[in-house]
Order: sequence, then C-alpha cells, then structure tokens
Amino acid sequence: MQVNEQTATELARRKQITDAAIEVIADLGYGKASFARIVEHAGLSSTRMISYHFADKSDLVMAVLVSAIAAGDEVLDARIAGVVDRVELLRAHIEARVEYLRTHPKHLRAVVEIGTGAREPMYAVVLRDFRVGRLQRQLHQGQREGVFGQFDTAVVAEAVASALDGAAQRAAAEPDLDLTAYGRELADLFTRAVRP
Amino acid sequence: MQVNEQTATELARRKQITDAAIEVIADLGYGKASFARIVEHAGLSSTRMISYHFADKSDLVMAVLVSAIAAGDEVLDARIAGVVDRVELLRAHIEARVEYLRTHPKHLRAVVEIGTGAREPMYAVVLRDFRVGRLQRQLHQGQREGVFGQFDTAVVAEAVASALDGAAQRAAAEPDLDLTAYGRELADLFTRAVRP
Amino acid sequence: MQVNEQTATELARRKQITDAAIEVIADLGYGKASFARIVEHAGLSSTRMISYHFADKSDLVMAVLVSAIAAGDEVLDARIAGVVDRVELLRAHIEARVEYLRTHPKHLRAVVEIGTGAREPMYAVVLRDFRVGRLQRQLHQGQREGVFGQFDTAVVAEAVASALDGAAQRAAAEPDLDLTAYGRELADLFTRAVRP
Amino acid sequence: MQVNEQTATELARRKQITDAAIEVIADLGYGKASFARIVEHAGLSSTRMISYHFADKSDLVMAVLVSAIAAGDEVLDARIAGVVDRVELLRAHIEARVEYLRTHPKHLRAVVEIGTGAREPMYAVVLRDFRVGRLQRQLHQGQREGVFGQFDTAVVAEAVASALDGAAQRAAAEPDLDLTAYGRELADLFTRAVRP
DNA sequence: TATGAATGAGCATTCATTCAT
DNA sequence: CATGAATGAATGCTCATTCAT
Repeated sequence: MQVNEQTATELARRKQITDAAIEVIADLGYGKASFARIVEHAGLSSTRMISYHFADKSDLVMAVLVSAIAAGDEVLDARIAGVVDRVELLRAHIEARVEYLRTHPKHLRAVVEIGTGAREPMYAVVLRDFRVGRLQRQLHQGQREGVFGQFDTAVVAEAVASALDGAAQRAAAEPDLDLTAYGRELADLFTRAVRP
Repeated sequence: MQVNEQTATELARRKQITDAAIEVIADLGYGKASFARIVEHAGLSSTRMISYHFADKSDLVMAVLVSAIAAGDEVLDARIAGVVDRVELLRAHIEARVEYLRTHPKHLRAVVEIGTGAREPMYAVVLRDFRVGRLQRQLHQGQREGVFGQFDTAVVAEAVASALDGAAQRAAAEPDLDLTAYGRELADLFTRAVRP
Repeated sequence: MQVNEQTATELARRKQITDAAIEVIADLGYGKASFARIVEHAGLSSTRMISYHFADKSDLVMAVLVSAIAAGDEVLDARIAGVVDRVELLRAHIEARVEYLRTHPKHLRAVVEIGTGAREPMYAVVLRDFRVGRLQRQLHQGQREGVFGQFDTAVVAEAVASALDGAAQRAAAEPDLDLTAYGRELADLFTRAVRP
Repeated sequence: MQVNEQTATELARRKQITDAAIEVIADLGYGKASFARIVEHAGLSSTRMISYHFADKSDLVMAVLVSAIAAGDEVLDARIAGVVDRVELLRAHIEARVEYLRTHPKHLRAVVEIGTGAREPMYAVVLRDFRVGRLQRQLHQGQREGVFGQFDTAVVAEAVASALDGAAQRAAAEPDLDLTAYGRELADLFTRAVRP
C-alpha cells in the first residue's frame, strides 16, 4: 500500500520545473536564474506555475539541491561499492565526483553555482554535507587506520571539494576537456598528498 | 607638458569608489553588489557618481580586480623574494596567498566573488592569470628541473587556486579560523603532492 | 418532503470557514484577509474549498456579517430585555455593545474591519442597520416622549456607533483595557448628552 | 540665506505625488491605493517615478499624513485663535475638524483611511496625536479648572475623534450632507456631554 | 461533496543607465 | 567635476477565480 502525499501530476510538474531550474542555474548562474528564465526554459505558461508548485524561490532551489545531490550520491555509491582499501576509496571518491560531472554536468554545476552564488545560510548544511561530509569521515578513518599521514582532515576535505568545484568551472569553459583524465590526475594528486 | 590623463581628484574618487565596491562585493557577493549599495557604503550622493567615473559596471569591476590583484601580488612578491628552492617557492606561494587572505580579506574575497559570480568573459583572462598564471609556470619549471614529479600542471595549479578559493569561503564563514595554520596545512598538502 | 436546501455537512463547512474568516479579518484586517490566509487558519486543504462553498468573496464576507451581527444582537437583546426607561435603554444598548466586544472581540472587530475596509456598497445596508438602525429608532422615540432633548438623531446615533468602533480599535491595541468601565463611561457620556 | 536640502523640482514632484496619493487613498481606500493607481492619477509615466522620490510605500504614506495633518491643524489653529472659554474651545475644536472635512474632504478622508486600513504601527504615533492629542489635553485642563465634569478624558477624546471619523464616512456617502450643521450638532452633543 | 491544477493581472521594489545641465 | 531627474525592464510573490474531474 502506498500513501502518496502528492499526486503523480504534481510530482511530474515539480520534476519538470526542477530540471529546467537545474539547466538555467548551471548555464546562467544562480544570480541570473529568475523564474521567468526557468519558465521559458521549461516551456511553461507563466511564472505563476512555479509559485503554484513551490512555496518560494528557496523552496525550488532546495528541490534542485536535493535532486542534484541525490544523483551525485548515486554515482558515488555505484563507484565505491566493494572498494575497501582506504587509498583506493579516496581515489574512487574523487573519480566518482568527476564522473558525475561528466555524466551530469548541469547537475553538478548547478550545485556549485548555488554554493557560491546563494547567500542564504539555508542551503549551507546540505551543501557542506555534499561537499565534505563523507570525504572528511573517510580521511579521518584512514588516519585512524594509519593509512594516511597526519593532516587536518577539514583542510584536505575542503581542498578536494574545491578542486572539484574548479574542475566544474573548467569543464564549463572547455567543453572538450578530457574529464576522465582530469579525474585521474586529481585522484593521483590527492592520494600522493595523503600518504604518511 | 602634461602626462597625466587623470587628475588627482579623479583618481581619489575612483579609489574611493573602488574600495567601497571591494567591501560590498566581498560582503554581499557579486550578485547583490549594486551601484546603490556601493554608493551607500562609500557615502556618495547618488549612483550617478559611479556612472560618471566609470564607463559601466564592468569598468568598475575591472578596476576592482586590478586593484585587488595588485595588492595580492605585492604580498606574494614580498614573500617569495629571495626564495630559490622550487619546493620552498611553492610553499611560499601558497602561504603568501593565505597571508593575503588574512591581511586583505575583503580584497581576496572580492576577487573570488567576481570569479565565481560574474559571467562576463571579460574578466576571464585577468582572473586566470591571477589564479594559475605564475603558479603553473612555477610548477612547469619545477618539473623541468626534476624537482617535481610528472603531473598535469594545469590540473594541479587549478587545484591549488581552488583550494585558496575554498579557504576564502571558510574564512568568511569562520572569522576565528587560524589562517596561518591553514596556509601551512595547504602548503604541506601540495608540497607532498608534487613530490616525484 | 425536504425543506433544507443545505445538508448538515454543508452548513458545518460554511460555519468552519466563516469562523476562520472572522478571526482572520479581525486579526489582519479586511485588506489582508485573503482566501489563502483563511484557508490556512481553518486548516483546509486549498482555497478551492472556499470557492466551492461560497459564490465569491463578497458571499463569504456577507456570511461573516450575518453571523457576527446575529451574535451581537443576541447579546443586545439579552441586555435590554425588560428595560423600559428610555435613558436606561440607551445605557443598556451602549453597554451591551461593549459587552459584546468583550465576549466576542473577534466578531465585533471583524464587523468594524469590514465596515471601514470594504468598499463594496453591498454590505452598506446591513452594516448601517447594525450600527445605527435600532439606536436611531430608540433616540427618536425618546424625543417623542420628551425624555430626550432636540438633536439630530442621525448624528447622535452615528456618534454612538463610531464611539463603539473606536472602543474596538482601542481594545485591539490594549488587550488589558477594562471594557466594563469603558462601556460605563461611554454610557455616562451619551446619557448626559441626550438630556433635554 | 537658505540651505535647501531638496531642490524646488524635487519638492514639486513630491507634492504632486503626495497630492495624487491623497486623492487615491481617499477615493479607493488604503488597501486599493497602489502605486499604479497613484501614478495614473498624477499623470506620471511610471511607478518608477514614485520609487525614485520616496524610499518606499510607508515613506509616501507618511508624507501624506504629514501633509494632511498640517492642513488640518492649520484650519484648527485659525478657528481656535483667541478662544479662551473652555467650552467654546471644545466647540471650536470639533467644528474646526468638521470644517476641515468640508474644505479638505480628501485630506481628512485619507487620514481616516490610513488610520483604519493601515496596519503598520509606524503611523500610530502621528495618528494618535492628530486624533486625540490636543483634544485630551484640553479636556484634562477643563477638568482641572472645574469647567468640565469628571469623566475619563481618554474615553471622551476617543469618542470625539471617532465621531469625526464617522462624519467623514457619512460625508463620503452623502455628498450633499450639510457639514456645517453636522459640526454644530456634534459640538452641541459633546459640549452637553462634558458639563459637570 | 470535494479537489487538483492552473491562470492573468497586479503588487512594491530594484536594476544599471542616460539626458540635460 | 558633478549632479538632479528620470526611465524601461525585470524581480519574486499574492490575488480571487475557473476548469475539469
């Protein structure tokens, strides 16, 4: 038995709008992503449509974040499944994020845009969790197991996350960038960096 | 004969406006940094003042970039003067940027905000040069001298630059952050990472 | 044979909505009392619920008026029952209205808000009747009996009604106001004023 | 020598807008008095014109209040000049307010509309002062001199003010109402009411 | 009896920029 | 060197109401 809070139509509309919002935010940046632009992109009749399905702009942006982050974590989970070695886990994590950037460029870019462009502290928690949450825990565990050297896990996790932000920026500017190679390079870089 | 294109008054006004713009962009982000807000911060009478001294918004933003980058390079130059060892040079570079963040938080933050928030390709060249220009050349030279391992200098330079962006973000959120320690951690991280 | 045009459910729903509307109008004023706000207050699912049970906004507002005025007249009838002396009748009338304000603050306040905030002449007749109808007839009768002096009954009735509006305003602003004393003062004031 | 903070043009525009706002608020009520409606009435090009000359809506409304109240106090001052007898002073006060309603119907009506329709406590002080400020002080003084009986001056002042609100309402509905007679009736009413 | 979905018009406010002096 | 005055377009959001089940 299934107790739907929302109808199928409602969910479909929300998805349609959220998807359009992801594209617009990724392409134009958070600041320029207005309701009008999103409506235009989604082929809707008016901005009223968005206001009907989302309480306000932050509600829509949060839906974008949840959607994009879910897709990113899916790619991550698939990539790290079965990996046990700490160093390989770090490599898998970084490469999975870059792979996500390759398969879902708009999604990741939207997250980065919201992270850098939006000021409301509302998104801070979910963004921080996406960027450094798992990663920092992995680094910490690696240190406890003696596989990694002694470094500030917060600093390194932030550095890795920022490097991925930077990769998204470059990928947007250079569509022909070889992201698989880019991911490998980043993974090499940071696996070297965490050695004891 | 007169070599000055601009009078002292003119220059002083431009500096007043540019300084206010730096503060506003750093505090509110590029997207929310309107003429009205800058005028208010600078204590000027109207936005007309800005339009009079700058051709348009991009002209003002470019002046902000030039000013902030000059200050940053000054700190960098002072820090790397006399350093010859390649690894120490990389360390000095990273620590100098974090020191700049510590001594001129608004300046660096404004640059980061423009880099992430502005879309106009107009700023791309000067931003790229500030972020990865020197750094990538140093990494390249280090590889040629056999001091660094073989890695994609563009990727590593971008990673370092992004890590500094991330440091600026964290510093804004956590005013009590020990930036000297943060800089040392980052320098440790990347000097380990570039070893052969 | 069935005389009821409306079922019990229908009536219950209308009452639920009307009661919520009274509260919202009293608290937020006629201008800010939107369907959305009423729906929220009543705990209904959507504004569609209101549109279903009431033809349009004025239909709902009229129901509010009828309901609130009926409650007010009930208090009035109970208070003046048995009172024969003209002067005492005037006193009873005024004190009954203030008592109504004390026992049903939201109801009277809603009526006042509609009276001052709504522009549609639709409500004028019922509002006028509530405010000055009985009162003016009592004053007129008192004059004919020689108990009251010669004054314009319309002016005095309007003054009394307005004084009660003012009492409602003050009561809203000062919840601790002693309304019983306030009613006595008003009754004293106007009984003095109507003396021959 | 005169040090103008504002230019003549600026002042003229503000007056043009304020006057239009008074008319619109008086005719349509506070709730329906939008920038668009005011602009239309004033013959301006766009609502942008209002936003340019007033910080926000409350700034405009406050200007309306100041303007209308100043005009009302001018009429009042002219009427009570030289009147020394307490009872005559009360009569003069009431008749002056009704005269003001007759000579500046839109002005007084706008004040009443703002008083009843606006919720922002911002206007409360200036409105209260206009409605009951002077009046209550006069009543109090009359009691001290033994000319008036013992009553709650706050209640009576509020009753007088409310009666004037009611007069404004009636005058709006009945353009042919003899306001001079109305004022005399109200003055008679309250001078009788305050007798010892 | 109820409701999910949708809508066009309107709201106050902000934006960078321009004209005329 | 400076400014007062003005502007068209856009912003997110709310409004009562209607259509189709």
